Parts: sequence; C-alpha cells; structure tokens
Amino acid sequence: MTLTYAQVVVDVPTQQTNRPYTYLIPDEIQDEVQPGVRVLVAFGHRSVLGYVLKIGVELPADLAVDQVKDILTVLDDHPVLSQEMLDLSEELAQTNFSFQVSFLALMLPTALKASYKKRLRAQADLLPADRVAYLDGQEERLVKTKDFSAKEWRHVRQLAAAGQLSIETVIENKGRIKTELAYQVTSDQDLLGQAEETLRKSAKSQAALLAFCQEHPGETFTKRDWLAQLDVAAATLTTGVKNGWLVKRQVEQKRRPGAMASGKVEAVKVLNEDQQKAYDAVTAAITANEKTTFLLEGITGSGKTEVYLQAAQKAIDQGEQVLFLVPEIALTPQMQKRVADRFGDATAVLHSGLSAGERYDEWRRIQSGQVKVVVGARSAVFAPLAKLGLIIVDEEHETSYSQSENPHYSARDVALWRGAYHQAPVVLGSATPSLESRARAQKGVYQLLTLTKRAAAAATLPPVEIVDMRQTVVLKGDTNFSTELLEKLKDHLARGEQAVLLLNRRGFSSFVMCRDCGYVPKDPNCNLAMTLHMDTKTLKCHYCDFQAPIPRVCPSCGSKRIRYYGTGTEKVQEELSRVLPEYPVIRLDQDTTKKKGAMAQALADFGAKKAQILLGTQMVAKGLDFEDVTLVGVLNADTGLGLPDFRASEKTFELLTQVAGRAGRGDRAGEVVIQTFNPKHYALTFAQHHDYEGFYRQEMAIRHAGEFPPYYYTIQIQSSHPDENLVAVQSAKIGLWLRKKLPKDVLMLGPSPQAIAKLKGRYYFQILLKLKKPHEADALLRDLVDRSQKAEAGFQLSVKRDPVTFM
DNA sequence: CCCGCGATTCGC
DNA sequence: CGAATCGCGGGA
Repeated sequence: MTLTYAQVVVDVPTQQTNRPYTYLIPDEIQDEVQPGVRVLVAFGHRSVLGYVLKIGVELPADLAVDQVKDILTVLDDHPVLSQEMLDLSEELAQTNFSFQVSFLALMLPTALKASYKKRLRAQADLLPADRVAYLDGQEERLVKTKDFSAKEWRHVRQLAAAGQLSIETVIENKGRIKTELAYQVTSDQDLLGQAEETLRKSAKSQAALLAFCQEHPGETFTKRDWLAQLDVAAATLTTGVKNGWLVKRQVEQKRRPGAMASGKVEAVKVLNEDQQKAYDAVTAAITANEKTTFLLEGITGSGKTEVYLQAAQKAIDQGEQVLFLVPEIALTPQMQKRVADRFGDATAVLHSGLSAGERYDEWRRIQSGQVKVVVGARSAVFAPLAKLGLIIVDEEHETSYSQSENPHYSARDVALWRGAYHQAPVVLGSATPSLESRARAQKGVYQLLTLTKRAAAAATLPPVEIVDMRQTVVLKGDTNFSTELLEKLKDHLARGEQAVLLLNRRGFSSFVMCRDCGYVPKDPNCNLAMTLHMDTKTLKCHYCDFQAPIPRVCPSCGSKRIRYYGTGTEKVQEELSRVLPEYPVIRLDQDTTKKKGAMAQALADFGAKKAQILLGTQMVAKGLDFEDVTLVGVLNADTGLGLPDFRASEKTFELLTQVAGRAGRGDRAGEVVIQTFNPKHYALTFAQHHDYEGFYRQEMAIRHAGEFPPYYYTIQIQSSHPDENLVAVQSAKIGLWLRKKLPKDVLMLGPSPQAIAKLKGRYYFQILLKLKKPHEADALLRDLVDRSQKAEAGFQLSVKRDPVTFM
C-alpha cells in the first residue's frame, strides 16, 4: 500500500512557517481529507489548525518517512475553501509579502477560526492559594494564553510537572453548525437487489423503502425528508439501518434564507442612451464569458447603479452569480438597500453590523449556492461564490478597498484576479476614477464606458461658485461662513429645500495652543498634537488611545491664554446655531455615528426632513441621494492640499466632485459653494466645471514630471523599532543592500523617517520604491522580508504594494 | 553548582 | 505562535 500525503498550511503566522508542510493521511480518514478542509495537526510540540492545500502528493526528497506526522482530525465534512481560494491565497501571499495563512483566515468567517485554549484541572494536593490564583477557586478552568503572564505560565507548568495540575490543549471550532439526523442510502446495489428477493410479501413499508433506495443510491436525505416523501414510520428507517441499506448520519441543518429585503420590489428603470451602450457592452462580455475589465466613468447622478443592477440581472438570468463591492457599507446604506430590494432573498449583504454568528450564517448561505448577489465592502471580495458571472466595484477610486494593515491587499486587484479566474467581466465604476484606472483605460487595458448625462431627465449638474475666503476673513474676521454661502443658505432653506455642508477634515485637526508661548499639548506615545473633543472635554490622540483633559493653564509657561484652534464639526454647528438659529442641524461625523445604526438613523431623519441642514465630514460626500438637497456648501476645500502626499490634489478633486454631486439630483436645480484659501488651484477649478477629463490630463502631466503613479508602481518598505537609533541604522543598511541588488530601472527614495515618525511607542522609517514593472523586485523583497526575521529583536519590517498613504 | 528567567530556536 | 532548550547571572 502506498502512503498518501497532504500539503498543509499551518495556523502559525510567521515568516519561517509560511510554507506548506507535509503530513500523512491516516487510512481511516482518507475520504475526509480533501483540499480546502481544515484539519488538526501536530506541529512542533503542540497541535494547531491547518488548511489542506493538496492531497496525494509525493514525500519531498528532503524528508524521511518517519519525520512526517499524521493528520490528527478533520474538522470539516466539506471543504470550506475552494480551489480558487487556495490558489488566490498563494498568489496574494507572494505578491503582497504576507503569510498565506493570514489570507486563508481572511477568506473564512471568524466563526471558522480556531481559538486555542488550555483546560486546567486541579489534581490532588493542589495548594488552595494556587487554586484561587489559576482556577478561580474552581475544579477546572478554560484559559487563553494571554490570560496569564509568562511568569504565571511558568509556574502553572511547574505545577503540572509536579502533578498538582493537569493542562489539556483545547482547540475550539467555533463554527458550530446545527445538525439534524439524516439517512444515507448505501451505494451497494447488490445488497439492495438481494434484499428485494428475500423480502417477505407482507413487508409493504420495507418494500417501499427498498424501492426508493434503489432509485437513489448513495444519496442522503434528512429524516424529515424521508418521512415526508415515503409515508413510512420512523421504525422502518431503523430497520433499513439494521439491514445495511441505510447509514445514519448528521447533516447540517439548512437555514431558512434570511428575509432582509424590505419586500418592495424596485422597478427596473429605462436606460438612457449612454447607459444602454454601457449595459450592452457589459452584457455582451457576460454572455461571451469574457474577462474584460470595464471602467464605467459616469458623472454623479448619471445612473451607474441602474447599469450595475440590470447587468447583474443578466448574469443571474444566465445562471451565474454577482459580486458587488461598495467602499464602506456603513457609508452606502442606500446602495445596499437598492440591491436587496431588486434581488430580494437571493441577496446576501455582508456589512459591519453583523455579529460573528450572523456573518457565518450569511457565509454559509453564499457557499451553499442559494445566493445570487453578494453586496459588501472590502473583505466581501472573498465571498465563496462558485459561479461568478460579473463583478462590480463601485467607487473604484476609494482608498478603503486597500487594506493597509497586515495582510495588505487591494480588493480591487483581487476582484480583477477573480474575474480572470471565472472568465467574468469586472466593472469598475466611478465619477472620478483613480488615475491608475483611467490611465489603463487610456492604454486599452480596460475598456472605457462613459455616462455623460444625469439620469433624471430634468437633472443637470449644478453650477459651482468658488468663494475666496481670504476676502471673507479680511471683511468678517474669523468665521466658517462667507457672506455668499450664508445668503444662499437662507434662500434655499426659506424655500423649504435642504442643504448639505461639508467640513473637510482631511489633513486637518483642531488642536489647543498657548497664545503666549506657542505650546501645543502632545501625546507622549506618538509625539503628535492631540485633537480636541468638546463632547468629552478631552484631548485625544487619533493614532493611539491616549486621552488627557484639556489644560486650563499652559503647562509650559503658566499662561491662561491657552486656546482652541482649528474647526471641528461641533464648532461649526455652534456657529450655525448663532447665524441661522431657526434651522436645526443634523451632524454626521465619527463622534455622532459611533453607535451602531446611528448613521442610518441620522440619514433617515434627514430624508424625512426633520432637519434642513446636514453638516458632516467626508461621509456626507458619498452616495447620498436626497432629491430636496439643492445646496451644497464646502466650508474649507483646501485643507487636504497641503498634505505631503502626491495624491493630495486627486483626493481633493474627488471629494469636491463627489459632494457637489449631492446637489440637484431631483427636479429642482441645485448649486454648490466652495470656500477656499486657494481659489486658483487646479483641483478646485476643474471640480468647479465638473471636468474630470481636464483634471486627469493636468494631473497626469504632474505625475509624469514627478515620476509618480500611474507612471510608476510603488512599494513601501517600512521599518520600525522602539529605539530610534536602531531603526535608523537598520533601515540605512536595508537601503544600501537594496541599492546594490535592485534592477537598474527601479528608483529608490529614502530611507527617511516617516512624517509621523513615532507611533504607539515605535519609530518608523521608510523606503519607497518606484518600479516600471510591478513585480520586478518581488523575489528580492521576499528575500528581504525573510532576512529581516533574523534582525534585532523587536525590529519589524513591512512591505506594502501600492500604499495609499506616503511620507 | 543549581535554578530561575529572558533569549533563541524550530516546527512536516 | 508557543514549547523546549540555551546560556547567563545570582544565590547558598
């Protein structure tokens, strides 16, 4: 007999274990071990969860038979990861310099992740003091590693060695599936044939059972199904088991599909000429199973969503499934509702409000094939859809598609990979495409589709007025409202219309400063100016959890003239209530939407016209569609322009265009006022004329001159350590090493301290690579990550492709 | 000379 | 990640 081996990725996320390990599949579980199932394996001196990549592999040449351990247990009846996901995890690990197991974990709901615990049990002569310390005074206790310090663990293990305590490792499989009793028909036809001959004539029920069995060899039905279909007593099934015709087993209880749609069925709208063209192009690709990538560039209000929905219908009609990605589901409640209303129970919405259990249930509904459309944010890109026919990435320029914490990945890139895998078209949609995508459309890599008119017949793009705040400040002193904006607000509100006001917080903070000595309270961990929060009367660091009370006197010089600077939404709201006291305001920012459902509630209130003014940060700029909004005011357009980020102009242009698009979506004409200290800046003037293409051309020229994306691909190499000197030295070494080994055409910037050099007690240095070919340094960088493992203790290195934020 | 504890190593 | 093992320093 030949021995069968499996390749297993173990649940130990480190650089040195980031490769498959070979395990022996014991005979008894040959049938259960398949690619994509989770298993328990011995690893080192303990047991860990593992993911089976491949079975039937040869024993690697460098391993002796006795070095290979057994797979201990199989955790799943059916694979929880498809071959597609296994392949994808490998690809992502390679190209994003992270661990394969981290990506595998990302693909599964948290309920399927193992939790490692220890069961401590008291033995004879355990001292009462120890029992209180480690067992809460009980007989036994389940503990996690982090429940005890290293010192405590050492003691616990000593106690165990002395026989006063027992320690048992418990690996919990949290994905508890409700099962029900089922019977499986034997596939042994001969047995059934013989039974038929020997059966007594009077045994009518058994004869019926036998006949049914012969029609369905090998199939499994739940007990309920058997009884419903066969009209026999339960005892007959028991006899069937005794005779060997049936095998008793537990199967997963099928859930009722969740009723999440409102029940209203949204009417299919008639497409205009532009929309029809786009629809035709996309559906042609769906029908032909072509992996074309479309860039759907449509002005705000041009009806991109209707194109998405009708194309999705086409894919569904063809028996395929649709993946619909949105930037952040909390910010696009209207979008998810539209999809759910259109497709009803065939929709799964993966939003951040789901509990782990609910998420797991939705995941299983998707995996079982009942779901036709999945709507969700970034991580939904891994939804286990087996028959993808169309992928939509709405607002493709949004940075939230890119995950900046480990493991790094871009959901947009994953979407493209999956489209290619399934031979399915991908539609990237935006009013303001990222320059990268727009440039690819220019080169013909993506197919460009444009929507140039607003979908509602009467709707046009609103005129935009730019107000120079330098004049306002000269005339009125320190205020957030120019005369122009204030007059328009009064006009529109008096007519019973609504207004949206945007306070651009990007690159902007409200802070406290002493007017005598210039002292600014800083957070001791990160050494950053802390942000003022009036609601809690505290100063907070936005990067760590540090909080401090607002000082009344300057700690540096003792002056009482320590004052607030900058503007928060609260301060604006306060000013609004002074200048327009008769109009209530709904505020939308991180503070007011922290609670679950608060955002949806605020939007519902605004929709119900409980207030005529909506004041908020970036979150008012996206996706809102209220037809009575006829005025949009941007209080400070240019705070983001000064950021040391080559995308500052692009982000500002995007924001202004998006928020301007909130005005005049219904029958009444809208208008927009942008207040700024940089009235001539091209990001503003192109936004004023709703001229994406003009902005694109100008910005591309600047990127070309500065050797930035999309002319180059970028990779950020970030080093960090609690000791500033050490990280400076290490990153300098890395810089030298890279310069020697990198291909000649790769440009290297740095190493240099990051703009925020110290964060949470660590110092950061970075090196930026600019590459002509995205993968030309991959092997070298993987080598670098490998080597950094052996560097100084506490030294961390992270390599990030296409980072969103720069120095 | 032994033990307690942080550092280091290695896993199929 | 976590267990076993290494090696340094302190204590009787």
